Amino acid sequence: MTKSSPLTIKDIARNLGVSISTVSRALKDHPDISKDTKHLIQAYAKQVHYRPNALALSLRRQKTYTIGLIIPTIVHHFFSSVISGMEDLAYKEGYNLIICQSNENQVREAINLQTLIDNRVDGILVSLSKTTLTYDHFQNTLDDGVPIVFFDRICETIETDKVVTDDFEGGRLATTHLINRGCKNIIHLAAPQHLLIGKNRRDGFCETLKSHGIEVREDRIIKCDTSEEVQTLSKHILKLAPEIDGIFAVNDSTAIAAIQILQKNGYKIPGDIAVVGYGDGPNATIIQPALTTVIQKGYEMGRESVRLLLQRLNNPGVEFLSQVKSFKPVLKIRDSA
Amino acid sequence: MTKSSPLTIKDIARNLGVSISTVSRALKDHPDISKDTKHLIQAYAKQVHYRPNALALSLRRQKTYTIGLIIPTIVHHFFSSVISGMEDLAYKEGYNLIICQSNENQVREAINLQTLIDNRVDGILVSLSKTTLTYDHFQNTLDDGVPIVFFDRICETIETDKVVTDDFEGGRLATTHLINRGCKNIIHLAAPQHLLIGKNRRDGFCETLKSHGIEVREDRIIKCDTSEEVQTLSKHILKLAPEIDGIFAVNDSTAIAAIQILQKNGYKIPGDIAVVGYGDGPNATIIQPALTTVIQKGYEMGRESVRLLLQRLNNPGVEFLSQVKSFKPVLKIRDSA
DNA sequence: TCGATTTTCGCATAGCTTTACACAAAATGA
DNA sequence: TCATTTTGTGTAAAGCTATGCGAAAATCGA
Repeated sequence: MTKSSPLTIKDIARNLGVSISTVSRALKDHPDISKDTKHLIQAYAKQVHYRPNALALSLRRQKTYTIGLIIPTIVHHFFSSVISGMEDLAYKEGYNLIICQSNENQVREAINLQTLIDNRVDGILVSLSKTTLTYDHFQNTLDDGVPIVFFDRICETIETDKVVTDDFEGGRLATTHLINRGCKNIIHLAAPQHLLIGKNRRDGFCETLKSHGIEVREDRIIKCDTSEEVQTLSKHILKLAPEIDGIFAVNDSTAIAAIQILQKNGYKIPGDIAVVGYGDGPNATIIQPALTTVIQKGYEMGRESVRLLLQRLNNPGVEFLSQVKSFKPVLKIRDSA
Repeated sequence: MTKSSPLTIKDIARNLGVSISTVSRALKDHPDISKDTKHLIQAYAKQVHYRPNALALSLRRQKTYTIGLIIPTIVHHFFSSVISGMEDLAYKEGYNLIICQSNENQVREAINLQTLIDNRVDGILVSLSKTTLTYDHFQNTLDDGVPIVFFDRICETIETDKVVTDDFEGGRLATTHLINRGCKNIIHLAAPQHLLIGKNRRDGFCETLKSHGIEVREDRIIKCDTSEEVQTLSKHILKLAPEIDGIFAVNDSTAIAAIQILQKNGYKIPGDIAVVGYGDGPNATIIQPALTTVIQKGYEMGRESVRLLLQRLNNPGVEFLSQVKSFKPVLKIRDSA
């Protein structure tokens, strides 16, 4: 019921009959303060559970020990894992994380960015929303001296640190596996092509087909990267189904949705059609047959993103070259292909 | 390359040759300022992209427009959904959300709480970690006048707003369904009993057995609430398997893990053993047979939690009675039971 | 022309902390 | 005993914004 606003060094100073600065110094063990006063003040502060006001500290120090995160969505296992990796390292290094969801919406993303800047975060981690087509706002904040690290869905044209999976290689691994299995008519369920991850996975797919002497047919590359979209496009997919023997899906959930639709319509997986996903979330081992998929190390990517950011934050003034950390994907072979 | 620290009203004042307070008032359309000066200042501020410093604002106003969230983990679909619900409403009402994961660790939870308080969040949303056994820190912050809303994993002994699923009813629904299906030997894979959700679901289970004249056997209630724990306890579960015909699992992932272990050992689901889960995440429709489960409305619960909190934040000084908002669970019948 | 009113704006303070600088008292040295 | 150093503490400004109050300027009326 006290409902008292939290007490400040000012209160302590008044109650103890010393000056504010003496309290401040005593609490941080400054050598100027005599042992007696120090003990007195520290003991009292402890007794009344004094805690410094982080807002005032940040304002004073011009540093918040806070990192901003802009992420398309939280409800995906990959992104959740990324966040966990980020939070663990940030926490260990004394930083807090402010998480903003863009919900795949460019406008919201821009607002999130502004909010983070208004709150003077020390640095920003970004994975682009699907609808983001311009990048000026990011370039501007970078120019203003706020470090940004892009991860997973990165921006090619901006010069800064980036953390990615080698998605071209991932596409290659998946496609090679399908071809080695004997697939000759493979479709690719692709992400939007302005997303670099979409483009790279697709390029890995196409190049691998070519290098195996298989014709790349545009009608076998379908923009379809959510399970909802699989529902919408189910007729189209089923129309193609009779003439194909393999699917490379840009993520696990589309792969799984495709498997379910195909199975419901009498196709055997992998007998009739082999399916490879991307991501290796927990769903991959729940679907029957267990999903062959490309492993994407979300947790590690999150940690690495924070590591790169902290490297800059902890060495202010030092000029770093932009780094691109690329995680090598690994194909996890299960039963679906 | 400017790397200039963001500019302040002070800078504007200097550049325009007016006082700081004039700038401040002009920017917020205060009637004291003449039209001319107002236009001049507003135009200039716009031109140089002036944005007020949120830290200074918060310090001045003694209000941050920020809500703290302490959540056990983010990587679970239910919790991710809760967060989305919270964020959408908070965002709409002009509040920001700071998300902290306790990782099911009481110590971390307490630290998170302290961090949020240090940063002077206006209110706090909490779902308890599994290892939390004492609640003093929450009571203290409540006494200090910081509103708290508990959701899902609530604390019974603290008088404040709470948002829950009626878990007793959920347990009853699941168990009734199994009994109606003809199950007579049902085991319950339970959450820790100091968690109210664990206790309530179990009580719903036990009461329903009793009311149907079925003996409640302690050896058929197993503390097991993660898929990892199912692995660990698989021998034990398989030993019980021959004599049971139903399982009520405290959440979907344990239900699914149990199904997979049983199927691998030759049991037919639901033929030999019927299984009911809890939560209705996306996994529920991926497993074969599709999981019968209790629907838990994460998104709505998140929204409601924020709504209750905002009700207090937006009416400072007004005394509210503590509310407990209980969502009625619904049984989603699919194929596993 | 002068006093009264109104308009327009600045000073100072508050919100909380840190820290350079100044100052006083005590201790040391000659 | 006086000058000098050491020791301990306080004052004030800075970091950024908002605002009560007071002051200057402009307007108006007589």
